[in-house]
Amino acid sequence: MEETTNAVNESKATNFIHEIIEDDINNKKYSTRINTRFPPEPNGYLHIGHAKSICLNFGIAEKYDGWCNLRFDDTNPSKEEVEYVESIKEDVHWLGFDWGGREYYASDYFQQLYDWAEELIKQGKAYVCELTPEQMREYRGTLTEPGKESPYRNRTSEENLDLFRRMKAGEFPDGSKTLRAKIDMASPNVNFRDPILYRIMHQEHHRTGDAWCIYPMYDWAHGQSDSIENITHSICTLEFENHRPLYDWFINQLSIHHPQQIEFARLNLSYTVMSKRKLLQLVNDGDVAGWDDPRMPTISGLRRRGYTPESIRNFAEKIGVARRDNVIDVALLENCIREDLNKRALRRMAVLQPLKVVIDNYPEGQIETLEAINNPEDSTAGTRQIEFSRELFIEQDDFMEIPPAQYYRLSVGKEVRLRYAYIVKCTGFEKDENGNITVVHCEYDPETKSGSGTASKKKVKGTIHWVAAHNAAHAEVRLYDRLFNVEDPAGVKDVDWKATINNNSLVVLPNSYVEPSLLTTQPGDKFQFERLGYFCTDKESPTDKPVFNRTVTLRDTWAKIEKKNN
RNA sequence: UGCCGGGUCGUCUAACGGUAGGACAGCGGCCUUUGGAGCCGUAUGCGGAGGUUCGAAUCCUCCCCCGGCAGCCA
Repeated sequence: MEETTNAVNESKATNFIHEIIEDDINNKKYSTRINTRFPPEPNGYLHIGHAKSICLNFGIAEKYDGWCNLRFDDTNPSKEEVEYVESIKEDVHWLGFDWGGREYYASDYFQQLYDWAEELIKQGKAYVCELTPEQMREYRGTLTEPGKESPYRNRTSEENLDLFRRMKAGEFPDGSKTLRAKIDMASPNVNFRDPILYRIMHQEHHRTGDAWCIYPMYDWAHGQSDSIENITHSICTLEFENHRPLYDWFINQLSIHHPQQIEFARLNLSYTVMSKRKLLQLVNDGDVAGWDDPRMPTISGLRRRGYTPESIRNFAEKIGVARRDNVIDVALLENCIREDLNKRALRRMAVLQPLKVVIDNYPEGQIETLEAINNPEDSTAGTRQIEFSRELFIEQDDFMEIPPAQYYRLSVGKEVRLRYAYIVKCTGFEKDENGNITVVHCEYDPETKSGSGTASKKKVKGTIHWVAAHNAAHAEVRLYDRLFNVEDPAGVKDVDWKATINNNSLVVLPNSYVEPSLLTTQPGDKFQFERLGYFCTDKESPTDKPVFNRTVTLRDTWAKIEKKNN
């Protein structure tokens, strides 16, 4: 590896890990560049918690002119699949990071790890054990009592070497033997109570095929993999803190490069679950439509929901990195995507739950073309033409037969502005036999056309959105809400976490209307539907009738007023 | 009750012995042809008790509370 000079960038450290690294750089602790790595196990899809780690590790490489490797910790073939490898690579790239071809696998190091295991055996520091799993548990002791030594602990190196080689050769059935480090069965750190290094698994591996029937345990593989890759700072979550002394012990026995492990607190998000086991269960049980269901906290789910990589990276920046347990309010995530989309998303009008409006004094058959602003936050986004006519659709919510105070929308006798068009006054409405309002009648004031200059003569408190009936496009809109009803589904006592699932987390509106310009939308396109929220075109949206996913609502002051009044 | 780690506004996060600050959430207001956006203002916090010091969130002692660890998972 070539010599490089690490330099502390102008930007100051923003968390305790940056501080450690800057100290190391200033003290010239390493002659090489700063090397980090993101080490997922390919046994599921990445989630927002991984995004925190990805941003941290790749962010450090960017900040300090270092490298961040992508390494798959694929030491357990019974749980790992190529599908997951592919999804992980896609998600890391989508977030905007690149591992520069340094795509590594723990399985690349199987031979080296095996050789090191033989070395440990020769040193008399590892032995082949034949305890059953049940016996193993008994012998391990408890958190407060020491364990006891395995009867197989004092075999000779020659015998251990022979047995271990025969394990590798496939002479023994699954689970019949293990290779264990010989350390200290009385250690207060249970990780030192002769940890298992290898187990027998006659299981095909997604990369090595049937080349191996013994597989290294994570603890035996992880630290040495970091060492092989010359990782300077091995950043992981808090639960591995107790393992660090063990990794150090292995590294010392083998006299190899010693990466510095630094632990941080994993991300928890309110109103969701984050463990891969639980996410897999939601997928397998059909509670969601898949790993990329827009309600999932997975990166692919957020992507399908309409989140941008920038918003997620900004989120990772805002939540910070520390060692105390934390639960981030999902409102912060939502704020990040609103902030991003407010600046970038084109505005369009969509009526989710249509109610017909007839403007009785507007000439039948007449069509006017109006100019609408694409994004008031971005003058370069320009304008578009929209058509106005006698019959239109408005939102059912924007008319009330008996309006409460502070309701600025339509009711009989009241006036509102139709966005980009005229001020209209409600003159009446029709109901069907079930009492449902079917049509609202209005009269418009021709003097109030938007942008006409005369518009300013009259002021109304409310402006509502609409879609002209003559050229409205049909659309399906999917309204997503939080997947769980409680802040910490996994933490509620005496209640199965699945019982806290929000049954209204998805509401499908199959009969919405949108501006005809939206007919040409492509999957992933993002819009603000005025007054409603941000939406994106679903990845499986058909071309004749688009499907839009609601990413997040707009901040809704009216909803707040309503809530307060109730 | 063994070992390791952690406690700063409601939620996150700063402070590195020298005025406890920022963000989100909340509340109040301004503005507005999106009840959006934006702008202004505002309340709320160092787990507790001692000690060291001119001065402590920061250093020391004791206590309290919370998290992790007993897979042939990672």
